[in-house]
Amino acid sequence: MAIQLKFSLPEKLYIKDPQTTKYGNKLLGNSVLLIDELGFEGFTFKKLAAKIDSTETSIYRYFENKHLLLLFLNCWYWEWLNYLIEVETKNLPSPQVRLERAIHLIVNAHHEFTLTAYVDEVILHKVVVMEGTKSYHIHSVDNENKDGLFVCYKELVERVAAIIELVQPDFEYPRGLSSTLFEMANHQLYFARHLPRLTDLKRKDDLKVELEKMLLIFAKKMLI
Amino acid sequence: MAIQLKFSLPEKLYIKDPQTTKYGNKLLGNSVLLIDELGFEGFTFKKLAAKIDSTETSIYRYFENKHLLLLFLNCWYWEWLNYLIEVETKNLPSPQVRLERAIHLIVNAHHEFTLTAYVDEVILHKVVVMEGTKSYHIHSVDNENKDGLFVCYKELVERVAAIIELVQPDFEYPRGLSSTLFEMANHQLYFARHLPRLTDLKRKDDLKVELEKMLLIFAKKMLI
DNA sequence: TAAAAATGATAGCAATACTATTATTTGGAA
DNA sequence: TTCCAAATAATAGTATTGCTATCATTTTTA
Repeated sequence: MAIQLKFSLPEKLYIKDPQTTKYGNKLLGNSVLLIDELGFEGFTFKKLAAKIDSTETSIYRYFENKHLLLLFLNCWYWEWLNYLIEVETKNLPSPQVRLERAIHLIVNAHHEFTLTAYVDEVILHKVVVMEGTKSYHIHSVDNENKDGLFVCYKELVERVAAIIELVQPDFEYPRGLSSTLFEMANHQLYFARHLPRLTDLKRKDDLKVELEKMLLIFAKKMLI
Repeated sequence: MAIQLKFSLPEKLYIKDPQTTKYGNKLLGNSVLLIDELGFEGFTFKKLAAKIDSTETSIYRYFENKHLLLLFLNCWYWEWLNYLIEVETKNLPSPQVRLERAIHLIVNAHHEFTLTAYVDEVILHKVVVMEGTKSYHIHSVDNENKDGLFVCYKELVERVAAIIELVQPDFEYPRGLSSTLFEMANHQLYFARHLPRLTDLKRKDDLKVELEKMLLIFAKKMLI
């Protein structure tokens, strides 16, 4: 039996925590599938309700609106990745190796680890790459930030920034490099898939290998 | 009398080119203001119509929907920046200096140059930073890409990639570095303004100076 | 086994994202 | 100058979205 991970996500993200109920699990799993299928703009609670044989009303008992659901999915992903980076880098010998491992996980975690029984992490990753930035590019950022809705991403970025600081204590931009690695991982992948002239990565089987190599080179050169 | 720039933007972006009419100019200028004020999600053609004392119907004669209007604004900004980088780097002595100038323009163009008489370029830049990624993170990317709607961004990225290749001909990731510089410029600025734990840049008067310095260091280190 | 909690069913409403039709204005060419 | 064509306005209408409210039913759990 697999371990079920339940994350403590910011309370204001949801009305009722979907991780705690069967219905909630179904809601989450299917929302990932449906957002992937329709795109976030085409996705509605009504369509999700139809997909899980339920009603809009019931979904509104979990989330105030679809934006917060998207942010929930992102936070979830960030928490999971943060947890993985923590346990997977803990006992590694040097900061350099830990950074390498972290970069490997940023690119590959969704293929190598399981989040839960009810969410397809490969598709969740697709959604994060495709729709992720929309979860924090919103008019109400400042208010939502006050409510702590972005701590998950901050902590994730800070975890890798901490490793970067160990690699090179006098480096001026540990957070900037860390957030850039996360953003690059998503954008370069997105570009390779959809707007290939914006990247040098080629869309083939080993795209992930190439991406990891690219991020590694960027990080290494920055920390020379 | 200032020179009025009119750009050739992809035809499928609009139904009728708003650059060619007085009404269109008013539409563009006010859409920038209103998107900045309400955020892209809160922005509607009805509200824009009210603001310019017109009707929804009239706006729909220029743009199929608000997504294409946002993309138009981005394309416009990209074309303008591309043009500026071209003329401003043309006669510079070395590739290094040209790259430095390009980075300076990515960060500062909107404060130093004028786009047109009817658009506030500082606010346009705010909109690009805040809402820009939404214009190419859409379910219909592949179709829109076929229609050539993203050429402006591609050409802009390629212009800087070409300079990068001159600086270091055997560098593996000219496009990747170029697109990353553009994306970083926006994201790090956005983070400094709204999610400061994600960056090392401090929110103060000389934020732009700091950002330029950061991008310069990144680029330099990559091309050692 | 009764109370409480969760979900479903139904209804409704204001706003959004359009389209269609018919006036009216306005800018240019004859 | 006037008349034509193009552009814009006015009005109306429709399906969908993004909710909220109420009440009935099912499921949990104490």
